[in-house]
Amino acid sequence: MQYLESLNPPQREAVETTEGPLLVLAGAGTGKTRVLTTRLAHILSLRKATPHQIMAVTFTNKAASEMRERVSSLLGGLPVEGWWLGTFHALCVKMLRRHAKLVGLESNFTIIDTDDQVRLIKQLMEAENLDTKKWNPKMVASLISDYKDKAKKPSELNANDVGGLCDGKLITLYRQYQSRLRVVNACDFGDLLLHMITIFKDPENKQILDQYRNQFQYILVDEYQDTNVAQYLWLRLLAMREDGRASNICCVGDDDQSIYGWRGAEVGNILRFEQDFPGAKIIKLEQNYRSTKNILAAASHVIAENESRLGKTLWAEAEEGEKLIVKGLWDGAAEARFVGEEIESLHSKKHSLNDIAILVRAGFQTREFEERFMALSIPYKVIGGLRFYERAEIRDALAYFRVTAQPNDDLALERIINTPKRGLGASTIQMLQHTARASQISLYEAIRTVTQTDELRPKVKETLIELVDKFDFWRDQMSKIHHCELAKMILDESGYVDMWKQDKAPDSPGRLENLKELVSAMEEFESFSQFLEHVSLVMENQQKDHAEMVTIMTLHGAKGLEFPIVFLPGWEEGLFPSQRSMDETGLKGLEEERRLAYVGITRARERLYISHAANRMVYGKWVNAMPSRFLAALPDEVVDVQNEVFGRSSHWDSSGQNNHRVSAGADPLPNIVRPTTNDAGDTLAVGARIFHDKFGYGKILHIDGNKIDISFEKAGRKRVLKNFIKKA
DNA sequence: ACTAAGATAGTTTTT
DNA sequence: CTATCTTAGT
Repeated sequence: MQYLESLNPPQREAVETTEGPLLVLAGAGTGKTRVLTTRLAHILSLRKATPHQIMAVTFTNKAASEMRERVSSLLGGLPVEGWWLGTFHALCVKMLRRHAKLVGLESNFTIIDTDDQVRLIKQLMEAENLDTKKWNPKMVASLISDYKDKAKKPSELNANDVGGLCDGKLITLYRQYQSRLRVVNACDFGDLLLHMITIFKDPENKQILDQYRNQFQYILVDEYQDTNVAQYLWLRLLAMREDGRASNICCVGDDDQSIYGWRGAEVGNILRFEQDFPGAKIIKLEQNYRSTKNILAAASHVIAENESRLGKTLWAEAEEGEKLIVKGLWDGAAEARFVGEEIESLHSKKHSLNDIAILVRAGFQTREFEERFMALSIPYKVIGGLRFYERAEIRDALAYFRVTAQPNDDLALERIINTPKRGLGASTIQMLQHTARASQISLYEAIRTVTQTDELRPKVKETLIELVDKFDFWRDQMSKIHHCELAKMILDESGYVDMWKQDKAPDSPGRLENLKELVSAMEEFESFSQFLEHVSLVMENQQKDHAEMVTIMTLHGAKGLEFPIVFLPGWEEGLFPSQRSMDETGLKGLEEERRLAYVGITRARERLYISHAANRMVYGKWVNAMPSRFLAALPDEVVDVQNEVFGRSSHWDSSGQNNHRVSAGADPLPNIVRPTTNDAGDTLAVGARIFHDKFGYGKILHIDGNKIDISFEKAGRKRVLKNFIKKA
């Protein structure tokens, strides 16, 4: 049991407390994953349970596979087989395939994604004559998902819950959506949990719930702070015994890192743990093994401003380390330039680019850095963005596969019914959908029915018969030929590959490549349906690259990761904390933003740069921004403030204590920013976009009497007289 | 039925 | 600003 030796006392206690409910509050960098995996290995090596009797729930597939590897390596490299390890959704699918009949589904049901969801809802709204401009189908879809996250079925909602949404038809829509899903034998992500909860709650199915309760002797849940109500209820159903005692459930999480409230996560779940699971023990992991003292101090001071937290105090034996660099810059471009230069200098000092990460609040912020890095030839990778399975050609191909495997999959059929173009237009499709809805049958069945009549033009009828015949043929081949061969056959015979071959767009060769990659990815799976299941649950692309690169990603994407050097750009009011978060959920939103800041800071091991720009282009308009309030929380003694912005903002000044934080080199006096007016009457201010007859468009950098310094888009930096320019 | 020009809206994201 | 959707025209 040498694996216990390397743990600190609370870590060891968390591993050895195997019986009864346990909450492990693990601060950032305190060895959370290590405790989880060691605990699992411990239970297995003491033979307290067989793998089959263990359930381990993670939030991502990536976390699940990491856990699989780490546990087996702790046990001497032997793979652990037969345990229930996976995401909430993956575990629910496994269960639901067994009991699908109980909620009116066939066990080969399809799992639809957000895109399909929205399209289906839009159709239903149009059928109800709802104005899809007034009520955005996307919004309606997310409302329904929210109800599902809260484990609320249509029957459990009343008019008070939905108000006047969708002209009071929201509950009706939700109900129709569910019944339509049943007809097409499909589930959305929320349903996976909700259906299982429905099954578990029904006294008729008591023996099913009992069977699982008996089976899972040990339950482990990672990232508990990110669970939503439905996930919580599902867990509780499995983890509570009939006599009201909790079984051996161990939840690991950090309330300070709860950053998914906007998609239904309830911090309350972790805050309420002791009440929910009577007799629960709570162990706090507070020793940080990741960051320097300075970085930790910064993180602690930021998060300390939050009201609702359980309260942990991180400490470290590490060195103080370098001070954090807080840099104020003129605009987003200057910020990108600064980061680029700093990275070049770090790289020349033998820091690997792999050690460097840029963590942004929102996806669009990556662009400025990408442009700059391309200009400087700094290799970089953007994590996130559109994923492999989200590309149009991949989704189309998958839609073909889905209809082959499960003809009632309307959403998939609609997607490709006229791709490639077959002359099946909106009117034909509408007629088919109408028939399908009216007779409560799937689109595929509707096509079969309608093509037996003369309601359609002969040409259209012919095309439809040909199409369904092809699908029938492919379905027949499923049991006869290898699934990769079948995939190639489908893509070929459907004309889909030809469609891209004939497309002259510059990206079509790449799309054909992607299709090839898709087919080769199928090799790893045993069957067509197994592959489809994998794809619907695992949307991430697992391509590994060996080259040295800087990582650019969102703060959300960075949770659970660490880097020696971290850049946190865009710390400005409105951007971070995000205005929208604060507008939508007020203090709750602000606190979540602050946790996000905490997550960002604690990703850094050795060096941390935080930057903010005074001016930023937002949706094509220049806006000036104040430094983020989170900066004011950083203790003076751990930061080195370098402000390149001449006029310091009122917020920065108003925080009083920060007034002395201007680096020695800055000389703000000669650079007072004062707008001027030209003879044409245009107000000319620094940062304004202007036009010059000879040099074209540009931006005002500096005003010096009637002479103005301008950065022209084409001509570069020039000094011109104010009367030669006008406002753009 | 298809294409091209206008309108519109626009975090964070996994499953 | 730009990606996406809608509408009008052929």
